[in-house]
Amino acid sequence: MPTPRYLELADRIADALGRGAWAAGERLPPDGELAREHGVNRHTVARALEHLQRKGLVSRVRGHGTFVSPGRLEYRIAPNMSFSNSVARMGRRNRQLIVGVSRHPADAALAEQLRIPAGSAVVTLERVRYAGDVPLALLRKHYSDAVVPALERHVGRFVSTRAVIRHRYGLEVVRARSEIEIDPADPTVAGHLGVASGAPLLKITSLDTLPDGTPVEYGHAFFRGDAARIQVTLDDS
Amino acid sequence: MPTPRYLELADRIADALGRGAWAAGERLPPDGELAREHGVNRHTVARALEHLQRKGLVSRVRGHGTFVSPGRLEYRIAPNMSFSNSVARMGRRNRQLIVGVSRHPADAALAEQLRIPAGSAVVTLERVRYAGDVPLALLRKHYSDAVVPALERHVGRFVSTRAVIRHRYGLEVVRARSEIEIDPADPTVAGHLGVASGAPLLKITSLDTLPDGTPVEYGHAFFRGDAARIQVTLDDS
DNA sequence: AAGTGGTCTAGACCACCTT
DNA sequence: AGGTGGTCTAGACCACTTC
Repeated sequence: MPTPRYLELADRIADALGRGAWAAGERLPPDGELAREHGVNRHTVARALEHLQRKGLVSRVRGHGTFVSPGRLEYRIAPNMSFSNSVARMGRRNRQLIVGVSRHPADAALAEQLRIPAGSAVVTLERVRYAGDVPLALLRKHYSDAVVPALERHVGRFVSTRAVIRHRYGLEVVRARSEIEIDPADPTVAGHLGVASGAPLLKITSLDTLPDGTPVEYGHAFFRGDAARIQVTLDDS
Repeated sequence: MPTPRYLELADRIADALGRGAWAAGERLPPDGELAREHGVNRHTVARALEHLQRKGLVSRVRGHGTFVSPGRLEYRIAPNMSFSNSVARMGRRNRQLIVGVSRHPADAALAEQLRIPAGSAVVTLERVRYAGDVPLALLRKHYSDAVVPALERHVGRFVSTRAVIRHRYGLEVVRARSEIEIDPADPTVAGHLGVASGAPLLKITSLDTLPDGTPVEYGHAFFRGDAARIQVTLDDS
C-alpha cells in the first residue's frame, strides 16, 4: 500500500519549492514537461499540482501556467474588527469591488435570521475583497432595510460598510456570531475569486447586530482556502 | 463556457439527496451504475461524488460504497470551552482514542511557542476525537513538561486533558489564541479520520495557557472538513 | 497560431471490504 | 470470488491566454 504516485510527486515538488527552486510568483514548467521529467502521465502531474494548489503552495491559471504562491494572508475575526482593519494590519492595500447590488423581499430563512417578517425588504450586496492584488474573499451580505433604509444608495467603492452605517445612520454594528466551515467553490464564486470550481473555501456565516441585539446584517463570506488563514482571538483575559 | 458535466451531475445528485431520494446512512448506487444511468464515464461520476464528498453530503469508502452523510457537527470555539463540552452539547457521545504518546526534546519552533528553552522536554499526545461513531478530529498537542511534569502518566481514555490538568496539577487552562485554515489531509491524518488523503481539513492551531499567560499546550487539531462546522462566539457583549 | 491547463472518455490494474 | 472505490495511463478535445 505505497503512497500514490501523485502525492509522492507533490511532495517532491513541495520540497523543491521549500528549497527555493522557484521564486514566489514564478511560473513552474508546464504539466507536460513535468510529466516527461518525472516519467508519469500528464494527468498525474495535474493531480499533484491540484493538491499543491489546495495546500496553497501554487496557483494554476488556465491558458497561462502554474505559479508559486506567496504565503497565506491572515484574517482576524474579533469583536469590532472589520475586514478593512484585518487587511490593513497585514500591510496590504485594501480594495473592494462591488459585483452585485439588489433589493428584494426576504425569503423565510433570511427573514428568520434578520428577525423580520418574511417578505420584508432586504438589500443584498456582493463584494470581492482584495488584499493587495489577490482576490481574497467574496462577501454576500443581506441588510435589513428596516434598520438601514436604502443602504444601496450609500455604499461606495472604498469604504467599509460598517463605516457607512456609522456615518449615514449613526448606528454602531457589532459581530454577534460566526460559523466557519469548508465549502467547495461553485462556479460563480470561483470565477470571482480566480480559483477552480470545487476548490475548498472557508465559508464564514455571520450575523451582525446593533448593540441591543437587533440584527442588521446576515450573510456569508467565502475566503480562498489556499490564501487565507483565520485568526480567532478570544480576549477573555 | 458551459458548466462541466461532473458538476451538473453533482447538482442532480445533490438535488436528489435534498428530496430525500436516499436516507442518511444509506448507500448510493455504485459508480459504474450511476455512470450507465447518466450516460457518462465512470470517472466523471467519481469526480462528481468526490465533489459532494468535499461538500460533506456523502462519504466514500473504498471497497464498500458511497454513503449519505448526516448533517455537519458543530464545534464551538470559545474561552473555557473544551472539546468535550462542544461534543456533549451536540448530544453526541464523546469518545477519544489515544493513538500516540511520546516524550522528546522541543525543537526550535515548538520551544518558541511554549516559551521554553530549545531542547526542554515536551510530551506529545495524539488523539482521535469521536462524536458518536464519527471520527471528527485528530489532535496533535504538545505539552510543556516544566508546567505539567510527566503528563503522559495521567492521561486516560475518557477524560478531557483539561480536567486531568485541573485535578492532577491544580492548574486552570484557558484558550489564548486560535488560527483556522484549510489544509489537505496527509495520508497519516487521513487514515485516522477515515477520509481520502488530500481531503480538505479544518486545521486549528491553538495555544492554551495558564491564566497568567504561561504556555501549557500548543498544537493542531485537524477537523474533517466534510463533517465539522466551527462556531466562533465572541461574547464581547 | 501556439501554448497552457481543464474535462471527458476508455481501459487497465490495484487495494480494500464482504461473502 | 466478486464488488467497491482509487490510481494510472492514453488520447482527444476544449477554453483561455499570449503572441
